[in-house]
Amino acid sequence: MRDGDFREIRNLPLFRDMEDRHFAELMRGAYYQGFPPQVMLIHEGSKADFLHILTDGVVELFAGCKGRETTMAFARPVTSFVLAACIKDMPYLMSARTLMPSRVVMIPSSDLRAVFARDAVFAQAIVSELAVSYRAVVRQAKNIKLRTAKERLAAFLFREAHTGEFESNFELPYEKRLIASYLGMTPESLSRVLRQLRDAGVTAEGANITIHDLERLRAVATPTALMDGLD
Amino acid sequence: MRDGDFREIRNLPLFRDMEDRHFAELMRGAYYQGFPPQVMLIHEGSKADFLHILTDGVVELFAGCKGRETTMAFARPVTSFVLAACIKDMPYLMSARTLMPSRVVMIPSSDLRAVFARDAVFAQAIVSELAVSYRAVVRQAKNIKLRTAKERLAAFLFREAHTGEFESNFELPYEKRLIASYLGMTPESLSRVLRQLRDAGVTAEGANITIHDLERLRAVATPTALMDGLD
DNA sequence: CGAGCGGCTTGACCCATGTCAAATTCGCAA
DNA sequence: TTGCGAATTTGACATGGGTCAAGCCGCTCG
Repeated sequence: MRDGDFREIRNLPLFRDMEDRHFAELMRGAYYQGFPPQVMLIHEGSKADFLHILTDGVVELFAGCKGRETTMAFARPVTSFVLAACIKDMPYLMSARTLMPSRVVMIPSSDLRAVFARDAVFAQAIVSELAVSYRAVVRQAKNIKLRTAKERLAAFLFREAHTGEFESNFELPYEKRLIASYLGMTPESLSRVLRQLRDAGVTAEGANITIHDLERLRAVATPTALMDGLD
Repeated sequence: MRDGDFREIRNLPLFRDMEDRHFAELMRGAYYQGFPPQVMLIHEGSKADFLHILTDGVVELFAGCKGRETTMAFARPVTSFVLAACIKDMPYLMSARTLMPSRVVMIPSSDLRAVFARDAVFAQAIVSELAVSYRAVVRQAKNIKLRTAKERLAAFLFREAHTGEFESNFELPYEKRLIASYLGMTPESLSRVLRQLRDAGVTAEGANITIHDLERLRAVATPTALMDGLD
């Protein structure tokens, strides 16, 4: 593992405050690997052997059942994922695959649990991480149950436009078919709903989105901190 | 607070292993109250002032937006709820109301955070609790996104029948309209879908459900550990 | 530069669910 | 037991969104 990566990970909220020797212990057993796109990193249902930390690229978290498949979340650097499964030593609930060339640190979950049991500060950081993840999933569940497809897309675009400062013009960060799946609709529906949003002041040219009238979009999306807040 | 309740709470996984004086500290500031049915305990969006622990009764966790409303979960004794919000000191994401006469221990979240910061064992218990909650919500999100209304109901009945030993005859634990909302459908749909399940070997008389052919129900629900598992 | 493979869009159609309204049943209190 | 209000069921109907199929666009790779 290169030194720069090391520091980047060390600075994650999850690891920032833990003891040096404990961090070293985690890194000692860790693997650091690069992957091309479309590589399965995790199969849902398998034992949670590794905590994954994405340092570069993009990873899709998804789940399937009886031929159907839906994307549950996207992971962007620098983030850990599948923490809950690792801590509880239970099977992964979601699968993961790279969407772009990606680099991933893989920490054996047995090491994770061992250090977690001894390092109180680390345990606190894990609490924080889990609480945030929990709230994110609750928000997503609320989204799906309370909003229509049109509202979900509008809210999604509203959020994307507010990455950092508000940008009225931006590129969709993922393929539309994946965004559609994430938002709980088909690609065809996404296409049609996006079209409908024209009279909410949104135009799309390929992956390029322009928001001409933020207030009209807001009126459709009615974003709320409780469903869209970033915490 | 009576002694019996004290012990009951003390035996929760969340508190079982923490230090006596820390537990005492939590209980010192706690309120213990009984409520009639239909009382709002928590309004989503408000500050997370108290960790709630249900010792008797039933509580509905629900969320609303623009006139719509959906039930997110049911809490049964003995359980804590809204832990994530309390730990992160962020607004509640869900509202809560009693469905039956209920008794609730309310621990000021500031006390919770104070003890959490000092008691490593408590922090570990919180991790465990959060991880389990997280996985529960993920499972629910998968349910809603991957299954049809009919499958969701079938899986729900399948799970209810497996509370403890398998029971082919049991009572629905909540009003149908709430189950419908929990499963992401209208009461009318629930009624019709339940009717459809007759040829999967399920009959209903009021709240009383009888499963005549478990295998046929299983075929409709296709329950999986990853979506229905209890962990 | 051209072929071919995805991904995206569009149209036509359909189906699962939602909506609205009217019985009907249930739970409970007088 | 009776009677009321709420919950549930049922029917008729509407519609959001899915499905299927065709065409288009924009890549990449030979």
